[in-house]
This record gives sequence, C-alpha cells and structure tokens, in this order.
Amino acid sequence: MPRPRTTFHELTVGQVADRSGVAISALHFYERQGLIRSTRTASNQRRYSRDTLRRVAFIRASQNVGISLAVIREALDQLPSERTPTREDWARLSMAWRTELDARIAQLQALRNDLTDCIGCGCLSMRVCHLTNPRDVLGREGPGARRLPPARPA
Amino acid sequence: MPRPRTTFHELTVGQVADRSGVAISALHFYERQGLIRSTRTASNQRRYSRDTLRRVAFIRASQNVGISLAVIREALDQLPSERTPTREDWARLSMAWRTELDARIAQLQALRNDLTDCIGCGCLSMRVCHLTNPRDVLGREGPGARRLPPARPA
DNA sequence: GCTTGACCTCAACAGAGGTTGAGGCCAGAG
DNA sequence: CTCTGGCCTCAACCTCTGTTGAGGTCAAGC
Repeated sequence: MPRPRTTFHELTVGQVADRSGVAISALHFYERQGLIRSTRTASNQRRYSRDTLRRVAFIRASQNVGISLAVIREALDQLPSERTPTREDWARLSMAWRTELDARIAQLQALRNDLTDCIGCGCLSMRVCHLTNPRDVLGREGPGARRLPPARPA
Repeated sequence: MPRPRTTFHELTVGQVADRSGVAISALHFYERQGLIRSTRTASNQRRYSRDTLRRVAFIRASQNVGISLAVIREALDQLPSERTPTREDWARLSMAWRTELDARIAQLQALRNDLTDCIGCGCLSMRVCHLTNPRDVLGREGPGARRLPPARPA
C-alpha cells in the first residue's frame, strides 16, 4: 500500500480526515473557503501542519453549536497566517470567541428559562422580541437565504 | 385599504408576519413543512390561531441556536394537533426541549472552557473527540447534505 | 363598478454546506 | 514495469431554508 510519505509535522489529507473525523471532501471545501490552509508537495499533494487538527476541531465544535462558517472564518482569520499559531495566538482567539459563545449560551438559557418559567408557570407569555432575534448581541445570524446583498451589479 | 376581516382569535398571515417578524414566505414554508397550521376562509385565505405566534417564536428561537427545522418539528408534534395547546401541553414540550437545550448549553460551555482553560493555559490540547461530535448526547445534527437515505426507490 | 391591496398558488432561483463521480497523476510493492 | 492506493481537479448534484415573481382571486372603499 503506497501511503504517501510525510515528515513528522506534516499530515496528508487522509490523515487529517481520519484523525478529525471530517470527510476529505469537507476538508477540500474548508480549504476553498479559506478556513484551513495547506502546502503542496512536488507532486501537488496537500500537506497540513499539525495545528490544522486544532483548527478543524474548532470549526466542527463551533459549527455544532450553530455558528456559520463565515463567522468561524472571521474568527480564525485572527490567527497568524504565515506562522504556526502559538499559545498566545489561540488565547487571543479564545477571548474573542468567548463573547460569541457567551452570547449563545445566554440565548439558550433564556429560551430554556422562558420555556420552563414562563410557559411552565402558566402565564404562557414567551417574550417574543426578547427571544427570537436579539440582533444587538448576536448580529445577523442564522441559516437561509434571507439576506441579499443590498444591490447587485447587473 | 381592504384589510381582511378577522375575529379576535384569528390572525391573517400578514398579521402573524408583522407580529413575529417572520416573512410571509417563511410562514408559508413552515406550513408546508408542517411546523404551523392554519384554517381557510371561504375565499381560501389562511387564518391562524393566536398560539401560532408562540409556535413561531419557539421555532425562531430554536433555529437561532442552531436546531434544524426537522428537530423542531418533532418537538412541536408533541403538541395536540386539533385543539389549542394548553399550559400543560406547552409545559410537557418544555420538559422535553430542556433536554435538547441543556445538551447544547453543555456543549457550548465545554467548547468555551476548552478554549479558555485548555488552550489558554498552554497545554493546547483541545480534546477533539469530546468536542466535535458527541453523538451520544446530541444525535446526528448539523447542516449539509451528508446524510443520504440508505436506499431510495428508483 | 372599478381600483387597490392583501392574499392565493406554483415554479424557479438563491446561498450555505457539502458529497459524488469521472478522469487523471504519482510513487512504492511485487 | 505494471498495478494499486492515495491523491488531484472540476463539474454536477444534493439538502436545507427560504425568497422572488408571474398570474390570479376576493372584498372594501371611492
């Protein structure tokens, strides 16, 4: 079996796929979207540095809680592009991301509390505006094709 | 301006749209997907009962935290179909939904803590398996066309 | 009795997030 | 030297969550 050669610090796309549990096609997709990067060998194969595993874990974990790839990319863009991120780099990212996560946690807890307290208690007054889209804290988010660009060149 | 007549307990689609902040087209879509229901007037216009506002608020709030419409529909299916849901009905739904929300809250907090504790402290060992897809607790979730039906009739 | 605005249906398209498949390259084992 | 497994690209397709537009109905108001 001709497994591609790698140095210790480089991973093939297959290795990253195996270790991260993400399909190769998804890794290619993430790369096209600028979420991860690779170098190429002489024969044009991708090689990933080990911190890619962390990036992919970060991506999937964030996606799992409903954050879009665009927002995730913005966060990852804070990491240095042409150097392996250090602990400080990730710590800085963490601080920024905490805000996003805290907002979402608060939103989830509000939903849960409104369901149990408000509806559960009998008043049935789930506070609509409060829950459905507090865009002051989360900004525009959520799936769908609702947001068109303001004007498109014809 | 010929606003449609409604009784006190009935709302037109435009009224639901205005009060919920959800586009009419989205309400039609939710109805096609079985998330909300309506009766029709003699002239085929939709009329919604007031609890539809609650359903829509529930849908949007849940969507906002990354839950898919399919999962939301399953939850809403627990409400009685041919009677206005009572406090007890919503309370029952709340209890079930809490589980879903609690799991997501835990997941978010784990992500946050791993980011701040684990990466922030220097060990940099974001626990991949633990974070990316604990399918024992959340089941299969997340966007994309990854899951094809096992076999489709030709 | 016409106009107007809210509503209807149905089909087509949009954007996000991928998967699948065809066709081809490259390197190591036999 | 050939075979094979892993990798490559590119285009097509898929699901999910809606939006847009064309064409039509109905009822209130002037």
